[in-house]
Amino acid sequence: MAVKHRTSLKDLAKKLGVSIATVSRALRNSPEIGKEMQERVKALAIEMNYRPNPYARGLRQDGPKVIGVVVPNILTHYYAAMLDGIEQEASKNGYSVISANSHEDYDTEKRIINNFMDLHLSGIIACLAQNTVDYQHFHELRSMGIPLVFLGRTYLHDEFSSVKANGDEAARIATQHLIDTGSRKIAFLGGPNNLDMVQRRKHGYLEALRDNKIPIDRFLVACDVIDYDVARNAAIKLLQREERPDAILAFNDILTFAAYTAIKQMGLRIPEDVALIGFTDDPHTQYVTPQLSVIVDQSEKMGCTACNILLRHIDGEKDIQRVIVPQKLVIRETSAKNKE
Amino acid sequence: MAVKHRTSLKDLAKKLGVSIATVSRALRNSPEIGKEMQERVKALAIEMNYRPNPYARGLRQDGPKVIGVVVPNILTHYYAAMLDGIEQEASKNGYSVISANSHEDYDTEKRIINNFMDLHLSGIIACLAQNTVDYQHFHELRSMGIPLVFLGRTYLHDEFSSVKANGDEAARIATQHLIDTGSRKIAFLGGPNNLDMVQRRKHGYLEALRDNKIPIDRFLVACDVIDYDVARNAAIKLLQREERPDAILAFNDILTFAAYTAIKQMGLRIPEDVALIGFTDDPHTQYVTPQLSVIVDQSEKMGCTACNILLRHIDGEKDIQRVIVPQKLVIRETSAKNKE
DNA sequence: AAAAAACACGTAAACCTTTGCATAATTGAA
DNA sequence: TTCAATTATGCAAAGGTTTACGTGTTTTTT
Repeated sequence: MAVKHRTSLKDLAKKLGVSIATVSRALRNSPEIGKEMQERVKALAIEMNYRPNPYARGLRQDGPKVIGVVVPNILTHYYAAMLDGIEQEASKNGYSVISANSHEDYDTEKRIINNFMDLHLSGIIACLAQNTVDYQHFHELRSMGIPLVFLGRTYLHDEFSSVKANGDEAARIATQHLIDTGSRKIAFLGGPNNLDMVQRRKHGYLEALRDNKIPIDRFLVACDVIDYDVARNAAIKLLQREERPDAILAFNDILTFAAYTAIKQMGLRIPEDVALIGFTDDPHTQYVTPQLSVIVDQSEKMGCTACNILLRHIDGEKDIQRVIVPQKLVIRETSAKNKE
Repeated sequence: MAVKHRTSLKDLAKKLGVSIATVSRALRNSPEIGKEMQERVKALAIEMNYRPNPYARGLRQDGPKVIGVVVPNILTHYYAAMLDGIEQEASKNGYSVISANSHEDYDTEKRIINNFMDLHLSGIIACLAQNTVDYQHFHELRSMGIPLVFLGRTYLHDEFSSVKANGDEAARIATQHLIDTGSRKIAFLGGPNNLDMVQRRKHGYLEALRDNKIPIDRFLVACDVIDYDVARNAAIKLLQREERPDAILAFNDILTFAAYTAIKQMGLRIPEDVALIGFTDDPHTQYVTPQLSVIVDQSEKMGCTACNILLRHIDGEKDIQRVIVPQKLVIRETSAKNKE
């Protein structure tokens, strides 16, 4: 309440005894204004801490440059790094970032997108919540002419640009590596099937098994929700089976550490009893003993790239872009039973 | 460019053959408007996906409710959790959060605050960069009438509200615990001295030593910058000394894992050779073996609290508040040489 | 010295919404 | 039927900036 009056052009004009137009032009370095006048205006503007009212300006022309970002959580390194990448790229181009966390919840995500529309943001980068299966809110976005780029978890590939990882290939390579180093009964600790990423990684995993003529055991594909406790329990259940898996491929940061903890908790050795590879670029994977073998996403770079594409859309680019950012298998200590 | 025309009140009015005022009032449920007209207007508004222009509205009355947050990094759990807390509390009250990362750099921080001023945000929550020693930008904030709350790393206690942890007391207790369980040569792996938090924690550490009549060895106070590599090297150097410390107290997430890695890298046992306690609420501390003993901040709660105070300031509250959120010592496996 | 050009600044409209006041139409009361 | 009260809607100003256009003054050109 009681918003303090902020100094306006009118205030400056009155104090200087000139017109508002003159002040405006002087501040924008218009050549029509005399040099001496420019100096006087600018000096007073600094003295009175004048800042153009973004609302008034937004009315006439482009408003403040702000892009919105929705992520399903912010505590895992993957999203934090993406956000970091986005923010760096944005600020380099004079944009601010307004971020919101859907907490993996569709309704929240929808509310956030609606809020973004109300704010008339310049553009939006979205990483879907795991239970999002309806996309109406994104269509509305388009009808308002607000550009959108999907990041990581993507959808509606024909209508919006996207940046994601080549999940299937990396999963195939990781699984192959597990096989090459002595694992046979490899479990996949996944996430909800409606996520494009889950499907792709699972596909790569299955492909590698088939390539090696390893029969597929559907009980080895477990956990359909991204949640630490759920995943840990799923992993424990897997490891308690008669036919205990001798390796686990885990879908993301959260599931990787859940699996890691579960294995240790059961008193099993890594990788001798159970090998483990996770999809994650969390640096903590290096701090644990044994150090985790991982498939790393270049999440910060993905964020940069998504932001870049978005900025181009904001500038009028209509063509849809689909960028695949490569992942890399980093072999450390949890994957190889045999030294190759 | 080429910003698509968004539907305005005028568009709706023209289509309905009524005045703009009528449309405006109908949408705001003014009792002056006939029921039938209200229905028609609302129906069309939805059909044409009308969203009030926030800039136009912001001119007349309160603009969009947005608060800004600066943090020195976003990749450590501590800040991510704070941000999460802030965002939850803000959105609960109809505010959006615009976040920016100073990357522990004063100039960036200053630029961010300036940008926030340009955006005429409703309020700001700031967590200082480690090398910030000048506070001019915050004073300007006040001269514009934009409320500010310091979070975690605080300053200017007489002019702005703040939320932080009781660093000295927790440090004292942690140090005492190390002493009680058999450590004598306890090192403090700190951060830059200009940070209030560093001073307080160091003070608690020194106090505990004095209480126990343990002579203070100034070489045991090391590392004056918050950076993983720098800290790891500092820790290694400490551990290579003739008089090797038998315990380390680490200032935050980053330094804790740096110390942890350094100790392991030197082939020393934790806690038998070197005990370790860190200030951090990162859940990864539980996933490592041995599990880290830590002093946990309630960072999410701190974020909530800071946001709450800020909202009250935005609503006109003038009184300055200084909130201390308690920390807690969680004893796990890296601290006790002797079982107590 | 007169006409043309350059310069320095002012006027006013436009952007979109909200809202006090005015107006027109309808109803109820006398 | 007439006047007052009620209801439904329109008019226009305000909020801060930007900018096309206009005006008055000075300088340059011939």
